[in-house]
Amino acid sequence: GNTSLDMWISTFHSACVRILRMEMNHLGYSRDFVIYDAVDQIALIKECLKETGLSEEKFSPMAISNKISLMKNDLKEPDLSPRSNSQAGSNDIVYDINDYDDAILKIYPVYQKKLKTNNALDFDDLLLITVKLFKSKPDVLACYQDRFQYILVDEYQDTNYVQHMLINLLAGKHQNICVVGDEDQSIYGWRGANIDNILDFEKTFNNTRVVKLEENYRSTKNILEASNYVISKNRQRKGKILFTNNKAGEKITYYRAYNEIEEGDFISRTAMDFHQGEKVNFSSMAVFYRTNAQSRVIEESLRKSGIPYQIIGGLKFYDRKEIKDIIAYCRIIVNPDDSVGLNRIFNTNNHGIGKVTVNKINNFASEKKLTRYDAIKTIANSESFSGVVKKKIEKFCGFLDRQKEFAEKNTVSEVIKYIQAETGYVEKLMKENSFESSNRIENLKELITAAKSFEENNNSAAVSDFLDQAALVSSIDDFDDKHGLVALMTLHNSKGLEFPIVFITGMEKRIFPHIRSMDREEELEEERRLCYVGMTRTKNRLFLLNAVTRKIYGMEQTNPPSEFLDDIPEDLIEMISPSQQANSSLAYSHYALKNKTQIGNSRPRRVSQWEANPVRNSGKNFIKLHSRGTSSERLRGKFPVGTKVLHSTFGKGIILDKNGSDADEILIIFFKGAGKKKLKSKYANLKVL
DNA sequence: AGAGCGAGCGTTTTT
DNA sequence: CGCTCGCTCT
Repeated sequence: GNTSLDMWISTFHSACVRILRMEMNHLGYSRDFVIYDAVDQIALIKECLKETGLSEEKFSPMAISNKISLMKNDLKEPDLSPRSNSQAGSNDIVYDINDYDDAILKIYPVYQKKLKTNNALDFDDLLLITVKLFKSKPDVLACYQDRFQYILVDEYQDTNYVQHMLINLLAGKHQNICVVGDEDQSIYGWRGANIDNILDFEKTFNNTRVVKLEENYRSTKNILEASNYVISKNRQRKGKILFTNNKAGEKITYYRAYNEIEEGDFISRTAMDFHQGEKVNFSSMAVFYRTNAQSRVIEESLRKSGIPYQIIGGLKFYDRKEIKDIIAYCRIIVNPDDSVGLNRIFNTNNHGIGKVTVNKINNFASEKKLTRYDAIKTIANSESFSGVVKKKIEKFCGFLDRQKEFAEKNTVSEVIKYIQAETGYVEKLMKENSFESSNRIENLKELITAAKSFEENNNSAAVSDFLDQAALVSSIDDFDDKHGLVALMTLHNSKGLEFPIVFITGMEKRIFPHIRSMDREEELEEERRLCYVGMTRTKNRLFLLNAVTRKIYGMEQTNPPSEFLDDIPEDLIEMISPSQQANSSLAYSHYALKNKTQIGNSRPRRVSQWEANPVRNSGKNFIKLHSRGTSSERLRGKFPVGTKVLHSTFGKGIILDKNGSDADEILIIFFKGAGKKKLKSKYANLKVL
């Protein structure tokens, strides 16, 4: 037969979903489970906190979620046994309400129980439960061991304990296993990846053979040598030195900008030079940054210069509000017990079911120990509820039933179309008639397109299959190197890719290495590996950038250059700085600032909330309003479609009609109620929507 | 039920 | 800085 078609090529997570969809019934679970993403997990943990009486203020749901995740990655299941330090003579577990570990012990079992009630698995469960399945059902395991007689794992240095276990189990019988990895590229320690998996591989399996791949075919000698110097500072490594037969190439360029805006402008300028001068395609260039928050300024600069770009990662398509709202309906079709999804539907407020009613439903559900779905079903058929509420819920139930019925006879894309029409979601957005809402409508159309192409490419039209891929889609899956776009991404996302020209931004202490990794040696080493990964993505030209000052969360920071720069020998790197270009001043030289110790923050003067600043800009008369809490959310729906968005240096700018105003054009950043009044009195004939 | 407003905080990185 | 949550007023 044709063996290549039977091969599975996928991430750990997708493979596990595929297995669980087939075998889940062996574990007393339903096969119709839904997958909870990070947002759903947080929502569920908030419920758990409420239920266990722990306060959200003391225990951040995010931190709880991370800790539970790490435990699951270590195959640690919720422990219900009393703690050893509990009071003698008492059977109650004594919890210290200030202690995170105690909080986890309390919440983890509740969380896990809720997942089960909701018939939902979180990302970590996908792996954990597959391992549990294999451990408890030897016959099922045997079946898969024979199914996969040869196993290859890439990026093995990034596997965690569960994944390691999974591989051990699967390869246990035939022992045909090949793993590829590089301990110097281990960058996922924070999510439980364990370098020992690869370092101990020879001990784990018998008759292993190690093949060292030490020749690099990608980078120039200079770049490779500089990278070797950086990584050689790490103590936790076996130590290897890559070589290349490529030419020496250009030196690495180090540019120290005045601030983050100027840093972005240097990228635009240089990218444009390459494009126009050497006819380099934009898709040959990539910009890496440590944190997603850094991308905005770079985007703005590229947009200003008319350079096309794409962001890899960041806010994913399926994480957008409008998409998640529609997906929630799909989830309920597949699995009505998904209370997080149901709550989401209630919160979109399309059914006249608001907070009060939701509370009633939730109380009723927990009282009678029913799932949310069963609760509303019961209420719809019960006499003990008042007319209005009951009618609303009846209507809502009928609505869900109709969808379910429709889904039985139609494809996913049809189902999604149906949901969009039936909920009136799109119509509601059309009524808003704003820039934001038309954007959302576009996204909803795109969702239908995505579903259609899923049907074509995957030979499946099942709603649940579409949901799986939506939950597990990787951020680099949409990477496209064909359309001449500069690629922007975090350093983490850059792994496994390569580009002729690379810009690494924010090479400053507290940014990269990140402030939260600076005082722990182990974490600092991971940052250095991240730097190594970024540098070695480069084929020909590497640009390392940083800024003397940078605005983070509205606060001006002054950071010294990253220590990783110090690790690069001077003859491999060439520094230029704006001042040097302009007048050869060394004021901003890396070497002059290297030992500067002052790295304090300075809070910017808070501009009065109502202060209107008329400014001159390109000869036109603008009015700029500064405000706290700027939010596109609040602008949404206030401005008619067609209103031109002039520029976005400050977020979303909207130009209003010129009529009735002294100003040629008006740029409104944001205003609040009182500010609006003041503004109106100050500029009497200003047209404010 | 729903809009409006103020308070508060951050994701460091992702399947 | 910009986003989100929750409280309050209509």
